[in-house]
Amino acid sequence: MRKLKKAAKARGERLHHTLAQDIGARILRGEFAPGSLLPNEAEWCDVYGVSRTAVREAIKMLAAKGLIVSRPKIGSRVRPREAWNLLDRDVLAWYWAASDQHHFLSNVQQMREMLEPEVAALAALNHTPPQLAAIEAAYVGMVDSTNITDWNTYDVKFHLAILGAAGNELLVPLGFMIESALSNMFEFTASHNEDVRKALPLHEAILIAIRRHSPGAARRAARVLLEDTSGVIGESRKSRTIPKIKSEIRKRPA
Amino acid sequence: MRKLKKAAKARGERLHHTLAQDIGARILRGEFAPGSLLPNEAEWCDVYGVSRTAVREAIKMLAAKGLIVSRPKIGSRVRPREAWNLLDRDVLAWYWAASDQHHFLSNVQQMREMLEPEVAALAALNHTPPQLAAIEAAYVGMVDSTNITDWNTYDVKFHLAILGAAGNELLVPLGFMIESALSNMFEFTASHNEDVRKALPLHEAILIAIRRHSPGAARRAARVLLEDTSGVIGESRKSRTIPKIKSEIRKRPA
DNA sequence: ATGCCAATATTTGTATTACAAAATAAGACG
DNA sequence: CGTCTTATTTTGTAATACAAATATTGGCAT
Repeated sequence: MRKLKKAAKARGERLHHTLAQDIGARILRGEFAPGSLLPNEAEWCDVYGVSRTAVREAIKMLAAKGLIVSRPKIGSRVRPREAWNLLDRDVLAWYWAASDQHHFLSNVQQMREMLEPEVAALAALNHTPPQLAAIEAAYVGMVDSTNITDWNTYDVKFHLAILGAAGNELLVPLGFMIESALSNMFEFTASHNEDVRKALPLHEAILIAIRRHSPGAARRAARVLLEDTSGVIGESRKSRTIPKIKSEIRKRPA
Repeated sequence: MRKLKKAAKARGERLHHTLAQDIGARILRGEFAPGSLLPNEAEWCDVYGVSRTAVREAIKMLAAKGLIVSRPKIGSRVRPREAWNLLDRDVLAWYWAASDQHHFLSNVQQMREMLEPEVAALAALNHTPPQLAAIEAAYVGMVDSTNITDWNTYDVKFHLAILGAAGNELLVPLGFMIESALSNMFEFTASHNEDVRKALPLHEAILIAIRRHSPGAARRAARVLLEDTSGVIGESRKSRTIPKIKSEIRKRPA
């Protein structure tokens, strides 16, 4: 495992960061079960061939993400899964790498179905001019994109811009989840460029509704778009399906 | 500031943890604006009278939560607010302490309105026997509670149990938000014990719907309950529109 | 003056050593 | 058998030294 030092250098990463990445991924992979003890610091030093300083800083980062807790004479113990900060950028990446990807995408899609229609509605109500401009810029980027990679980039920007325009800061961290889902979903749909562009008017509908301050229309448009991408997930694999959420139209005084 | 060491000892906390708490809270308080540079490690050592080891480990924790990023020769820079992991337990607590509390509760309530009805519906579909038992136990706790503090404890348990029964691990981290909101809302409602118990049948309705595997009924019951608690928050204003976030950054005299 | 390049200085990153503090485990003693 | 004391193990904190990264400075050539 001594090549970890070289790996860090090659990627331009710091050593403690690389260590945290590796140990964190191993925890998410189930290599160290919740409740169990990790090797002590000395052992990590030995295994990776690094100083205790680097190990300790890595451990502190994992503790900050809720994965482990350290106590003198005991060691570092893996915390129960409920304590894990799954919406943390890194933890989410490790989770994605370790879990059944179809299942992961289903879960993300479920959350998107809860959040995005209401987020779009809020954006329609609360957006400021610069925020609207950001959404429009992202949309233009999607229109102008020639390859699917560009399209995906602007697709993510589009959704994040709407999230920002909703005016609820607590929503923003969920953007990492959406970002991750969209960029990963890209692999499932990599083949058909045509089918993807078909979704363009669906995005436009959201944009128009937001621009017109029409929360109801924005909510409906967001639902339609989700309906579309939900199909992409569904057809990708066998029907070990998680039951889908029925979308009852919800009344809300505008 | 040297008494920080004693403060840590008094609370049984570790020094690096206490440091992270203090610096993190100061960042959320706006004492160090996004994009600005923090004092370098040597200065922290001087200010708090601690070793560089402790300072660095604290900084690594804050970096892990997305608050700052460190680079050689530059120092540690506060990241833009979008990068902050607001749903992290600690960050959320600092945010709560620093922000307008009424505004904070409004944002949380907004998210609860997006999530909880669908979560209840999912729980109705997916719950396992032990998960249902947990929900029922929490409900019984609410029934049996004599004082409002106990009631609040079981109220939190009730909602977290439903969250767990929904079968979507990504939802679990949001439990901290709900937990925080409910226990803080307790202060707003501390006076009327009677009014609180009035919400008991509303909780029961959710429980029954879940037990009967009726997602639609569960969703509706959850909405009714939210409607009720929403009134508690909005006591001081009539408008149902949610105000936008004002990012007023309070500077502190050096 | 302008632009490129090398030397420099500053800050974080890593290593090493030493000791303190916490908390379990073991052992002495009533 | 239980209780107190003592060991022992592991993390926590400190101090020091040096490596690595990189913005800044100054020099040089154009």
